[in-house]
Amino acid sequence: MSNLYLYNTLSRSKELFIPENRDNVRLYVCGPTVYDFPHVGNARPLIVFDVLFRLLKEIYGANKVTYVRNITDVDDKIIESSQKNNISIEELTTKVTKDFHDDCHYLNCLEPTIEPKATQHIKEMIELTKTLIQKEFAYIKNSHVYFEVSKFSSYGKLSNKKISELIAGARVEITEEKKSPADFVLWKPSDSNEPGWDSPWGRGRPGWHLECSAMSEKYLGKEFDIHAGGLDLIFPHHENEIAQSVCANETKKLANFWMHNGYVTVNKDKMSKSLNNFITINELKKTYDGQVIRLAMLSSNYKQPFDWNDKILTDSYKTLNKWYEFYSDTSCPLEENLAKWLRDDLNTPQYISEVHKLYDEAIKGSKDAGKQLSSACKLLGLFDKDFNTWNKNKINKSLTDSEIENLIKERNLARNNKDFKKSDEIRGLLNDKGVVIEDSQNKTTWKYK
RNA sequence: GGCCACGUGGCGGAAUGGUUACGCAGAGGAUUGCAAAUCCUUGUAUCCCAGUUCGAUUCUGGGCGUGGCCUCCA
Repeated sequence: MSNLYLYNTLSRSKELFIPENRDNVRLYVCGPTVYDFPHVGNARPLIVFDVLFRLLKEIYGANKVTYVRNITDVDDKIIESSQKNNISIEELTTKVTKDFHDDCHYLNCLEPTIEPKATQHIKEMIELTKTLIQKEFAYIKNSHVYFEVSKFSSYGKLSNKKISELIAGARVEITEEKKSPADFVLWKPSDSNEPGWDSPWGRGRPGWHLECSAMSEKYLGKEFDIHAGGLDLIFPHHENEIAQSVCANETKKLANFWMHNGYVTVNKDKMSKSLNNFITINELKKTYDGQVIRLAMLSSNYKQPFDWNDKILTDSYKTLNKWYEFYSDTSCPLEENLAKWLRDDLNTPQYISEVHKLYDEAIKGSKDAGKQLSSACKLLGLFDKDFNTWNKNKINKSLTDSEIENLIKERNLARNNKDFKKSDEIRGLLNDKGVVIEDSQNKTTWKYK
């Protein structure tokens, strides 16, 4: 009954998920290349696969899931960015990695089990390259090592591409050294001012795809359960990873399931650095609690495009504000008709709609529904702060609690004297400071907007 | 050109071979000094055409439209 179904890019269909080993469910997600501030588009896989991680832990047990998310800290974009900004590579990668971790924390993402850095696995990458050369899947040319795509008959299976068409497309970088334009680099030489490591092919650095193959193998083995990332990684990154790993290890596959999240768009354009339409995660911190971003992003299916706009944020904020009334420190097991939706390929929109229904019951007095609501939110990674923290962190407070309460007393005095002009003034003043007043029969309560 | 995804009310967004969730916004009412919050009631949608079917928004085919990938990208 508690089957988990996930959409698999390999088969382009929803499949029943069965881990190879229930005691160690293995998930690999491609992490960031640390060359620039993470933006909202980068937040989506973080949030989506964090929910997957939480769900897997819920199903198989908290200690039965290994979640690996790498940090790519050697890459041409990093070299470029360090030169452009005139700071050292180490300084840059350290800073951006810290920014990234801050953002993860802000978004209430659980830490992955292991977070390997590419620069600390150069040895493994060199070994992998050696193996590929030895098995004649790769060749050396002018200090470069290339993977020979035509040697791998399954190449293109994930992205549904034919090698012949790739070449015909002529959008592939033409290099004289390559036997075929479709071949990709495993190892490339470094100039003296570029980061490099000694290798049998001279001082150089790894190609991007190689990094993930080496690190996933080290921590998850030659074959594992789920490999995930953004839609844009399907080709060539994941395709190339499969080629490298499967050929080197002589296995049938790299991962059983390949999952890909859709883009975050702005006015239907993909949010990206090149279009200059991006919003960094950092700049949201001033305005919104991370939970708001989380709920907003989970309000649509992870595979669909998510169009970024203010309305969805204010809606999500209002919703959380309502739901927070039923925050509870303790959790209870979720009812099946709620939990089943997450197990249906992370159908968070439907799941969230069920939480709305729980709210309706809870507000009518059902204690049980309130507890379900709180637990349901926690499984999505919401409710990381208790009610008081949430209420007080909402906005920049210019009034202290006692000032607010004194103003309310003053206002109620005016109301009793039917001085409604004054009482409305006070209410307006409080409203301007972000404090909302609610009069009930014999008591006035307040909260931040 | 090849491949892929998508087209549901004012907006966002699920599901489903037969009654079209859920949220926001809107309308009417209760309550209130007026509000807010809450409660009750409520209108509005499945891109077009054909096929299969007793019945299609759902399945099949065609069309139109939007976006993506084919180069680095979450």
